[in-house]
Amino acid sequence: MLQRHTEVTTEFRRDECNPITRDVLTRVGDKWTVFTVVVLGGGPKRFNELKRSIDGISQRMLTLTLRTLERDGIVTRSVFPTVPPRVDYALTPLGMTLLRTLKDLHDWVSSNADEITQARAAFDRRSAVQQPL
Amino acid sequence: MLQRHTEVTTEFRRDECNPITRDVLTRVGDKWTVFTVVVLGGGPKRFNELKRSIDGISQRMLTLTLRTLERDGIVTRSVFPTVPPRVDYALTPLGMTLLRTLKDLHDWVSSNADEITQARAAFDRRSAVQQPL
DNA sequence: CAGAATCCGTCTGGATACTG
DNA sequence: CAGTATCCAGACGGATTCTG
Repeated sequence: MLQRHTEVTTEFRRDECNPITRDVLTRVGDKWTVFTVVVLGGGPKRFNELKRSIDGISQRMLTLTLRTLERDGIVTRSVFPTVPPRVDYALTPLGMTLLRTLKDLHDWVSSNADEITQARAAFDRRSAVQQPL
Repeated sequence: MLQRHTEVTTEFRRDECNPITRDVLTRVGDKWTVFTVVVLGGGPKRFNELKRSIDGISQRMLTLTLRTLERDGIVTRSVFPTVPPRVDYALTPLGMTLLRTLKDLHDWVSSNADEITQARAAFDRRSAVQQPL
């Protein structure tokens, strides 16, 4: 039957979707951020190593993503004054804790991508019947 | 079976950041998606209930977010032909599994928003010293 | 190698007005 | 109540070129 457990249930607290939370969530949930952090979860990497590991990312986006992550205290940037220059990126302790969460998210997506693709096809089929041109 | 064993050494498998995964991740990690799914984790909600619960979301974005989630098989949309109309949104079983992950992400952000804010301030201070106009 | 800088089309998303 | 439709500024992000 209709279980109408009146909305006395845990009401979502408004102060948990404040501007700061929203902003951080926007960056942290970003697709390139997820890939970057997950890849860095395998250990420190150099710039071009990361670029090769993250399929489809442009140099510009990798730079911007890394810069933002560094600013947010999630990755460190270590420059070795050699020739040619070498720059290592690694997760901070804070980044390590984020890794766990993002790895879960990434795994969920990987595991359910097919089901979602099928759901989309089914939805589009239903819509197509409703609106024949 | 077409198992490509090239570059087995790489910890991160390339086919795990394929276009589909990337696409799903882009949507699922979206800030409004996270808030919407987390709020729906508290039970079915009506359109305006959701709108009131998600601070700062516009009607347009709520509509688009819900439509996408419905298409992806993550939420259901139940229309009650009453006057005035009533539409309930709820998580599907697939949505329930996503909820766990997104709740973690949301909680991580809530817990670490302050630390990140401070990291940003520190980073900006360091940068400011380097570039005095 | 690791980027910075620039150009520029695409997409995002808020505001507003209208509807069944 | 629960949307749809339209407008439009600004952010996103790829491609390309240049540098220490």
